[in-house]
Amino acid sequence: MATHLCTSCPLKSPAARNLTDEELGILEKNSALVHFKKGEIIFREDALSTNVAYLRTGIAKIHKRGPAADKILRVVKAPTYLGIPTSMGEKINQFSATALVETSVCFIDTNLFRNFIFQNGAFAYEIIMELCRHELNDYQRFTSQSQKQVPGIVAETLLCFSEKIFANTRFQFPLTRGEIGDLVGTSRESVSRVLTDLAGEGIITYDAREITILDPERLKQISDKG
Amino acid sequence: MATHLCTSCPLKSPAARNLTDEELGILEKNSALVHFKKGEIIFREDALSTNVAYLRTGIAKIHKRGPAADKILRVVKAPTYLGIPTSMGEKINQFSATALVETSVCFIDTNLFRNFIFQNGAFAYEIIMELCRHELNDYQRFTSQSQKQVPGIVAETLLCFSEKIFANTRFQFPLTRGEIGDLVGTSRESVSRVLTDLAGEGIITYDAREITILDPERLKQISDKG
DNA sequence: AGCCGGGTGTGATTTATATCACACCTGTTC
DNA sequence: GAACAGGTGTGATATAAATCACACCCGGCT
Repeated sequence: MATHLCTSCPLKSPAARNLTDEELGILEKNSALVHFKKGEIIFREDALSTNVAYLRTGIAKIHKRGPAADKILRVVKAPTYLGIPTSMGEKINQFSATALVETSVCFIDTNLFRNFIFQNGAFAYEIIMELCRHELNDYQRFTSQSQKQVPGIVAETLLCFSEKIFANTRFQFPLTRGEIGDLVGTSRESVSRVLTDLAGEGIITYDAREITILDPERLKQISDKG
Repeated sequence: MATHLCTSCPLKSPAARNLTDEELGILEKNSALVHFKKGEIIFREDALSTNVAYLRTGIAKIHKRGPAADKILRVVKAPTYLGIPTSMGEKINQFSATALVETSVCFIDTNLFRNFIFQNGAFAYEIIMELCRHELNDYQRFTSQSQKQVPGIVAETLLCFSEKIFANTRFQFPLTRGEIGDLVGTSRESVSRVLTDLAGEGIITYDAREITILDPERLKQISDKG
């Protein structure tokens, strides 16, 4: 277990900021800070879950085996919890999490995490708020995904990464074309085609993973129109 | 406001069972029990939310306007909370809830609900567990939906209603063909065709809304195969 | 160097499903 | 009882996107 100090950690979760010094001391003794390289699995579907994972730095994907391929359920950036439903709800993990870039994660004993919820209302409240935000985001995305056609969803996804994750019109896209397909529910080839079309229209430019959004307005139009 | 007694209510939520008599007394004064007929809206997307809704009896759909049509996000049966994310997370509702059968709902003041989370760890814990269960269910469904083709998802949906909601192989389906389409992300006509095909193969029979599953095994096969 | 695997772009073809069009049936309303 | 609205089944057609097929590029490896 890496030596680490929860008490003075500047990257505490909003929930953990509500813990008392005593509670933070206990947390420190019952958690582990682990680093992951790009592509490494943080926790795996079907494995026994004994910890809640807190993504302290970096970006990760949450994904699940589907009948045909992997489905990417969410792409998240720190700070966020990764596995509350999978750790609290079931004995075995219902989905996997994989680092998309260099990442650091705190693993917290599930029983301790549960104790904090019972003991500390402000902690519990923050956890609930995070779960609620995720649900609203998911519903938004899944509604779009089931009704828009491919150019629309890809446009929405590009905008979402640009705005929510990178806060920049130029960024290193952390997913391959195939993974974008797994995320939005389409094929690798279709993603490729949409991207070249968008570049052809002068709405974006890209060089492999490096994407620049030139015309956010028109990208938004394509996203809205479906 | 209907006269009602939370303290002695036999249909309290698992979370509310953890409230003290004093808390239940406060709940009683700050909540309202309302009955809805089939088709009536329980709360509406874009409206200001000031209450958390608890579905006490009945079945409801949770749905959201999409770019093309309504998307049905979940169909739930009592007992369950309906609008935690939409009430807690945002000032205005991000989705609607509509009664699918005769239904009774308790509306609880959001501030009071928040206080209970802060005050009562066991209450908060149950709320978290409910949110987690929903997330796992949703992920399962959305994974299937984005990878299976229409016969597969319809089969999965029939099985799900039969097992999870009605616990019976014969039941009154609470959705129209068009709504099934909105739920699984397909068109009214495609749902119709799948249903007649399934009936043709002797896997189900139906008369309008009344559905009987004759061969759950083969239905499961179709669901799994996609 | 040569080879490999993983990721990519793009044309040709196929296919599932949406869409359009229509008929029918039911309960409700005037 | 006629007219109507909402829900339904089903054929014909159109179409978006999957699939198949190939060539390309790049970084690591022996």
